[in-house]
Amino acid sequence: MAVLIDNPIGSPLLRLINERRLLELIQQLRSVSRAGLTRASGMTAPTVSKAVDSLLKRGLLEESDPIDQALGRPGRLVRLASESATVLGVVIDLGNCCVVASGLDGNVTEANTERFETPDTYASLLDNLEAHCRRLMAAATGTIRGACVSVPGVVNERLQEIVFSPNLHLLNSRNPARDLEKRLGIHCVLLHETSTLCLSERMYGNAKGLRDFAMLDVSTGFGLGVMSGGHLLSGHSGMAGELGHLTADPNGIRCGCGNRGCFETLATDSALVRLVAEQLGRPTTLQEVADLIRNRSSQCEAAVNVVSEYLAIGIAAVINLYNPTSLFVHGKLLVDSEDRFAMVLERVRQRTLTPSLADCTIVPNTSSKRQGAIAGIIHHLVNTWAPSVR
Amino acid sequence: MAVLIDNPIGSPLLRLINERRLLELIQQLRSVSRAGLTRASGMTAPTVSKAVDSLLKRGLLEESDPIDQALGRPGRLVRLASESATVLGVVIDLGNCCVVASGLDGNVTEANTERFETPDTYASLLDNLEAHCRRLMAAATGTIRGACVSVPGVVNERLQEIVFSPNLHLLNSRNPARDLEKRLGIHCVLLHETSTLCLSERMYGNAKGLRDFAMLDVSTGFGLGVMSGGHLLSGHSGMAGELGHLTADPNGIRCGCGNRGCFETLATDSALVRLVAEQLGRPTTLQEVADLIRNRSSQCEAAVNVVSEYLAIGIAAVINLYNPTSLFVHGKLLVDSEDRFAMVLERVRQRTLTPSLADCTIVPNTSSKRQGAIAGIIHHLVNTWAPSVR
DNA sequence: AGAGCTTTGTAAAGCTCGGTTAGGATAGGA
DNA sequence: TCCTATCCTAACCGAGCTTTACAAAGCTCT
Repeated sequence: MAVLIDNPIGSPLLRLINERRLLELIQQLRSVSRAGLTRASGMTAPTVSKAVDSLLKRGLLEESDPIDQALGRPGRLVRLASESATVLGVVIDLGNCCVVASGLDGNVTEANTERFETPDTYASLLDNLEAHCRRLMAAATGTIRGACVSVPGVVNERLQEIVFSPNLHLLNSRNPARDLEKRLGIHCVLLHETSTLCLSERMYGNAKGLRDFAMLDVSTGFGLGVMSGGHLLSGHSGMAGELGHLTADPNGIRCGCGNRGCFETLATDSALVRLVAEQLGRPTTLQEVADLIRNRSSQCEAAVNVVSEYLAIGIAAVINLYNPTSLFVHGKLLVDSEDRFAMVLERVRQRTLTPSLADCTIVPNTSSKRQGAIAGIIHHLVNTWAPSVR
Repeated sequence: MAVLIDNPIGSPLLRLINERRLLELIQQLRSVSRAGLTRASGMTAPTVSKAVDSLLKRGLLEESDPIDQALGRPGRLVRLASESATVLGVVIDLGNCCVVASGLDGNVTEANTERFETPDTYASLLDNLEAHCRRLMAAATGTIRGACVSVPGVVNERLQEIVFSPNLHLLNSRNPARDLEKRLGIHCVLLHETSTLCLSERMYGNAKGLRDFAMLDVSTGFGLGVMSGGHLLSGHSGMAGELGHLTADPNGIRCGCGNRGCFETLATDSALVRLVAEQLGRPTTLQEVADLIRNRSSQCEAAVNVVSEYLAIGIAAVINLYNPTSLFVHGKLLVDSEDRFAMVLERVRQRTLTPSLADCTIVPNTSSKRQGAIAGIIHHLVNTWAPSVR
């Protein structure tokens, strides 16, 4: 009868919970005085004061310039540590990888970003990542608190392992976070790229304060990240949201996962390129297809219709399945142009339960994976440090 | 910049959190002494003692018979209040409705159940529900703490409204929980039946302690309830999990929701009956189809294959989408018989990502909706009373 | 320059809660 | 009767939040 619970709850935990709440508030308010936090959090002034002191001592906050004009005594502003603490974001992707360093404020700049071409072997990838990370770590002003590795494919976040990555085979069964952790001696966490994009959108983007939203990437693969009830939907192993390998056409072509007719083979930019290539009878490129579509070539009309239909079904599925308040869709061919996306949305309207659709605003969107990786490590640090109450 | 938070956190909240944890433990351990709770919870003995006293005073617990044989002083057992508190469960369903009264222990018996045929009009339904509820309330030994109404269809749990119910049209746009609340003067909450089944399975069934599992009902409709991270997956309006109206065949027949080729029209017992009827060229019944299948009649082989295929796709979808550790499937024709279900599972194996499937055990299952409704109200009471830490 | 106003931040006392310690209560067995 | 094992709680302590009170810091007006 072992129903043991891990963390007995005492007063110290209460403090942690409150400090975490303050951290999350400061994340939203950027730079704020103790008095401002008092108003925003509903806690009392002394509580806030002591908690802020504690957070300052822990190096999670910094004093910032008290440029404040108003009546009364000017407040001493605090912000998330941007100089005294540093986190790394690692993005492994098709074609290019990048590594970025930032403070806890998540301020990502080109100056703090290093890019390189994705190598052919995993060993070489690791070497590159290590080298670039070390350079950024050497240049960092603050202590390194950890890194997040953002990858495409199917990711087992519980085991911290990439199950398989149809477009980036060198990642199959690999564990870059643990490998980097060994090499660099800092905490590393592996997250699916759509998970990181969700976190980023919630911390820094258009999903601030939203508790239920989703992020759909239909460029090369068909990736989905879902934030539900203010928490990342993970399932038992962090593989929840694998819509890409759901059967859309039982008789469709074979997918990299072994199944037939997966959304990934029917509703992405890559799928559209493949269909147009079949129509043309020769290989083609995303750029060429984009041009053909822009010129309203009849050679791709059928393909556009097919992919639009399946994309609409996919979007409808997300809305019906997760009932989000916002859905961010990230893609090129069918999402970038306003009228083509409107066409897709028209089909979505026919495929979605009205009430779920009424809840939901669909936004074409491109957020940065760099920013996502940073959001990922910050989320991980906060989450493992203190629980939240719900 | 109003980022106000509802409940400031102080010492009283800490107490609530701990009392809630104890409540949930007692729910699992049925009848347990303070010392047993101390061991199971990790809290200290005095803390447990004080919390139990508080719960006793609030009427959420009762002393129970100290039948305990062991070394040392026998403990004084406590259990969830079964005599001093009463909750009602209301199940509205196709054909029959029932109302059941129970203590907080969730002990559902035939003696405390009242059944009646589902009337033709909503007004008559309400009258019936009110009458039966009043009878049970009059007979109840404890104070009434609330009721949960369990319904099929698409339910907006945020607005507490049934959006539409394809098989029970009299519920469309209705709000039986609020209506009953007005008539009976007790707290009522409306939940989708699969939500209640999830809760029931977690509290009393085979999902005790599981944090990620799902409940799929493929009898008349195609209903899904998901428990993710220990919380019911709700989305913004509690409509998450609406797999039933997801497009499985873009050219399929029209569904009650207006869309074409929904799972609900392809992967349920009702769908199988419809297909067999088409094959026979005349109307038929579930019973007749069951007999035909048992006799391995060739007249339904094709239909069984089609529905099995779509059911497999649906099950695969649930596993890929929510990555549960267990999936409970509730149905008649394809689930009840071991070999037919094995056939479906074989197809699921071909449709599911291996790692997600490896995480998941699929269990054919029939849990009681009565028990679900009781679980629903108890969950609601606990949940609105005290938060949990995560 | 100084009084007055306004807002900020914190020190001190008090309350609540969980933890610690210690001791009484209740059973069976020697 | 005494001992052992276990259960339960009273009394006190420390952590953390709240209330109260007050000092600090800037602005405006005289």
